[in-house]
Amino acid sequence: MATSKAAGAQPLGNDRVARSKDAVLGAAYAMMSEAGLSGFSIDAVSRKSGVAKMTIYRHWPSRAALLLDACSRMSPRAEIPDTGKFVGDIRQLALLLAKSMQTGRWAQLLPSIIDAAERDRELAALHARQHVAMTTAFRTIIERAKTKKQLAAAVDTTTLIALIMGPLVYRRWFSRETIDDSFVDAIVKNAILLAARKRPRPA
Amino acid sequence: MATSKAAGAQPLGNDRVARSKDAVLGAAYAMMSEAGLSGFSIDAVSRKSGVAKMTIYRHWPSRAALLLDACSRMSPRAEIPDTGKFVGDIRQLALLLAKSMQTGRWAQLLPSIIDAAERDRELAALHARQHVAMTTAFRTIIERAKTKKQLAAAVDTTTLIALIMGPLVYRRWFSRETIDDSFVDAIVKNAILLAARKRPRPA
DNA sequence: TCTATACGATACGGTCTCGTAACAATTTGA
DNA sequence: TCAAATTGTTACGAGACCGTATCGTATAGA
Repeated sequence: MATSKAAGAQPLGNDRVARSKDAVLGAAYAMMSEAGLSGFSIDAVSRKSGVAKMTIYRHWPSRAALLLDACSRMSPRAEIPDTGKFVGDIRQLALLLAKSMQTGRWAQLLPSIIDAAERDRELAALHARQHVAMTTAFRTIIERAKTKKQLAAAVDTTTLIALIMGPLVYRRWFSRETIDDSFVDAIVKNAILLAARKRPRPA
Repeated sequence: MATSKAAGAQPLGNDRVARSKDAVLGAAYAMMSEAGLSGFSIDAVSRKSGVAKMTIYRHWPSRAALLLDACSRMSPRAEIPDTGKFVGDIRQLALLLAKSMQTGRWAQLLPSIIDAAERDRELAALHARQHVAMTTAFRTIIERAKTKKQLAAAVDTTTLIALIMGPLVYRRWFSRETIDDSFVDAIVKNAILLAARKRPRPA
């Protein structure tokens, strides 16, 4: 007669485990965005979270495992606007993304991930997934506009995304200039021009 | 009659010093682009270069000093094309940059610098200098076209640079897609739209 | 209440790193 | 050839980190 707790194969003490895990993941994510991936260590996470190091190693087999797990908390996915007009949607999404880039914690962490992805396969895969999550809103808007015939089906989706994401990314992490609304307007208008033109006076 | 080497107030044994320094800087730069800034250590540079650790500390006061010095070797500055036409210049420069991004070693090192610049003031300053060197070719071409009246003086230079550099940067380090010539053509044409339009049929 | 489970505290061995030190060997310029 | 400068070798102390181990304690469920 198993006195089991009905459904769920959880061994026992599930709440405690969940609390510990949350504390660890929270501290780990905070550490990473502050000190970068290289400044991330189990010892420091243990100190900051108040969770004993042994407990951490009871839930994650290694530093790399916790690192990947905590990185997955980084969620730069935006809500998908729906203004009815294609240009309005793109513009609003770009504005949201621009603001998030300049205020969100993930924006401080992302360079570390990109750097590590240059040499680490697992982090490269993680970054690829995050990139998909990051651009899926754009992809949705663009595909929707194509079905609504607001946008020519021949327009290449990834190119259009690059035309909008690119300048934002560039300003945030490369030129380090502030991104104001007029800049966002400029790049959106421009990208739409490319998408909408038949042949804009070949002078 | 001093058989001295005329000019130069170098104390002595200058060649030896130069050789040691070169070996160290070379090994340091190689290490950084392979392992990233966090994988860079004096001990490893000493082993790889064959130069004793003590000698390294005789020429650089600390790890950070050598790191900065070696980083300064990163030279992503391109030659300035001069085809006579503005669009041709921009296109050629963008193609050069795109190729360099996908083959050069500096392209593997840059994410590390950007990541560190997010938290370190000195590296942020270094990155700013490198960014200037990286974009100065664009700036030159654009200003030249303005004086030649090939380009309206009202066009914002930094915005135009962002429109071209942005998508390249985005594809190299964020989406990690390969950059082919047609993509470069697309973004150049798109950026030129901004520069050339009076009012392109407001449909 | 009682027992299995999870947790905390502490410590350990091993590795790596920084920066310093002392001493011997080598190269350089005269 | 000879003295000064530079470099190589080896070692050290301090600190950080990883991953493991031990032991005592607190919690959850029956």
